[in-house]
Amino acid sequence: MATMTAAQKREQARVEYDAFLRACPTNQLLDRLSDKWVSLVVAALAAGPMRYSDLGRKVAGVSPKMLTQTLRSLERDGILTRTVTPSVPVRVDYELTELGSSLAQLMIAVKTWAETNFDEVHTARERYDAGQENARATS
Amino acid sequence: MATMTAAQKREQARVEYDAFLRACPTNQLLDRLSDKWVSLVVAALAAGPMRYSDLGRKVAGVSPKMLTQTLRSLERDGILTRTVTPSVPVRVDYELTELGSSLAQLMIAVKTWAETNFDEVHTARERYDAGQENARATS
DNA sequence: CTGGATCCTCCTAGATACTG
DNA sequence: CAGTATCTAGGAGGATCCAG
Repeated sequence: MATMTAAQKREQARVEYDAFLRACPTNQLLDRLSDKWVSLVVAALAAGPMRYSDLGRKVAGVSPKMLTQTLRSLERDGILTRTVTPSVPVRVDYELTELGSSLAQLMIAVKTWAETNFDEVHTARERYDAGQENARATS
Repeated sequence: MATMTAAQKREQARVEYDAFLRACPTNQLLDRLSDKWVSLVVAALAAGPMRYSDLGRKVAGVSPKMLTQTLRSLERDGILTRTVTPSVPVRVDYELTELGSSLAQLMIAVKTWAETNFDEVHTARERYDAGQENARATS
């Protein structure tokens, strides 16, 4: 039993930590917001309402599964609305809510930052990589 | 051979798609930016320079491995600088660059959005979950 | 103190196939 | 058209030990 103490302590700490994180609102949303597909979908919908398959094409690379999963979570969070039109081939439209639009502004800002500063980041990377090579050669 | 055609087509499409993504600057940065630890570290450093262990405590929940990994990638991208002071216990300080500071503004904006709109999101979630329950009961 | 290296374990994205 | 169900490989990330 004495040998279990350390492991037990760690396990308990982990559980408590998880509980702490779950209780932290910012962390909950930050996790959701830092999802790759979330930002892409929200950015895509910023241009206007879209159908499921339109999104699938516009987002490019997303599997049906991830697209559905992302859309469901965003709908749940009140970021977008899902409208089913029961025509002959079913038609489903997705549209940002007002809340979603405000979020889209942020996403676009991030996207713009990425586009604006890509050159600088790229240069920094090459400089860093060159430095690493030198360091390896010198050692 | 004819039976391979479909698989080959798919494989080729995948490779081309990968190449496309790699060539897309925005996507490259978006992946990096949507990393959980990146946003937390950048937000933490927005308050000012910090030592390695300070960051470990402030970020809370990050393992040494992930902290180092995150810091290296951010250093490589020119988001922050790493300064080693060769004293008796080594001391390493991390500080945002100008580029990093501009990014931090965005991160803080997102964080602020999350804090501001958490109630609304939370309400939307409960409404959605209640609707799901009803749907299940009715079916 | 600040990591590097290694192993190992989940988790989940994505491919595939099927349905209303 | 708009999903759902199932399976699996790969990688992210934690634990642990070691070094400068």
